[in-house]
Amino acid sequence: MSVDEQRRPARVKRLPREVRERQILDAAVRVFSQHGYHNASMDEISDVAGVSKPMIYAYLGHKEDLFAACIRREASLLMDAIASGVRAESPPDMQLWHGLRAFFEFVASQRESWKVLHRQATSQGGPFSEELLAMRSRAINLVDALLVRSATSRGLGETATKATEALAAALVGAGESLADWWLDHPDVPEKVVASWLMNLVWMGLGDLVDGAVWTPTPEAAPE
Amino acid sequence: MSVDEQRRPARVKRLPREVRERQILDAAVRVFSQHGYHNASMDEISDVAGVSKPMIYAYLGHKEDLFAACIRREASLLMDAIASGVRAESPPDMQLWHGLRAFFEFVASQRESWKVLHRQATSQGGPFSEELLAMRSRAINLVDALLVRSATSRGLGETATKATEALAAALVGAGESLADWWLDHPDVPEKVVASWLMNLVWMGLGDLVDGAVWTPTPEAAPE
DNA sequence: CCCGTAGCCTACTCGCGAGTAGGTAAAACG
DNA sequence: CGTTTTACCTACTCGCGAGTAGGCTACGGG
Repeated sequence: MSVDEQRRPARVKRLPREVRERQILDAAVRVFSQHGYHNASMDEISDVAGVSKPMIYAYLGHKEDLFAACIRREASLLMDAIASGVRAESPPDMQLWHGLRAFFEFVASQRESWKVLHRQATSQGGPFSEELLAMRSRAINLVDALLVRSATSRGLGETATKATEALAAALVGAGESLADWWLDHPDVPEKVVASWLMNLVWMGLGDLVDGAVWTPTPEAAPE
Repeated sequence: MSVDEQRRPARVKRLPREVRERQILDAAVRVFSQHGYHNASMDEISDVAGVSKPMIYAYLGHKEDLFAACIRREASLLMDAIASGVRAESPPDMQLWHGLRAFFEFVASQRESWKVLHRQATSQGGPFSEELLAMRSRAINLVDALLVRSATSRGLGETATKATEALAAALVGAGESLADWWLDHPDVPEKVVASWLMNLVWMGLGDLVDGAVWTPTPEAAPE
């Protein structure tokens, strides 16, 4: 084989635009998750994607647009994963349990995705922080609605909106923090981590230090 | 008064180095909290501090060093505030309660400080993320030790280290997330927000949706 | 087979901001 | 009062990386 043929071709094989966009997004998620928005370079994303920078600009726009597209895609995947895990007709503790399970399963299998979504969660300004806030608001609203339904179905007057919203924000924060902790302790099984969080937020520490434990109620379909 | 005298003097009044350092740090905390590390400029910090850039470089070092110094100072203030609120001889629920109170009081009174500490919590690399991680680890260890003491004082075998450490991480995350929520809802009294978090993590949602509520035990010194 | 379209590239510009060269001068000391 | 020390400044350099000018060519359709 001649020297010329041994080199990477000067041009890559042509692909339909949507296929190439997906490849670029895959590369961008990887680089943004490793380095964060500011420290990631368009040159590096280009290298990882295997296309030139003008291609990226033509298809996905400027760096901010590219990052927003990443957030949008990964947030959608996460919300889909959670929504597919929860059944509306289950008791509230089991709904929360399944939501947490789906969340931690997503974190385990989509670590880069999670890093992009969460690492930039408190980043300053720009369209991507709005995307992240929107995603987080959806998560908080999901939990808020669950708490309100739980409280009203037990015959209690509707709890103040702010209280359940605040509790939902705290719960989402606990989940995020525990997910980060878990990435540093991957030896702990996913179900165990989800169970710890469930026990904390459902049972509470008061009951936990007394030795009481929450466990999932058996369901018809074994897991 | 002539035009020249109306202008800001070309040189500011000389001050001892330590006084000037404090002024520079105050300015830096403000600018970093508003814009984040990358979007904050040394020019803007210089403007806010009222000294030239060479002064900042001479006293605090490069941008990263300056930011690390900010984190170190604000983290120390936060940990001092929490440590001063907690009494080791109190029952564990009251220790946690006082720690949360001190934390939210700090957030309320030092909003810029909190933003610098928390906004950059997931930033990529560099000395400042190590400072933040160290601070966060101290907070997690504080809660972890409380949980371990609680469990062992109730006659239970020492809970697995990982479980309490994971729960502590979740609790710290819940506190951070709730603090951010509260900055957007400043009309809610500090004591109420602390009480909501206390109820979530001590009582648990299971008891809360049943209408049970945790309240602080009365103490000798009224608050 | 030729032409047009869309996928794709290299080499380069330009603006931004961290950081510094080269100096001034206020204040303290002898 | 002169000298020294330390606080302080303006004007500037330089590197980096986002983004683009100007073009090539693979492939499909007529």
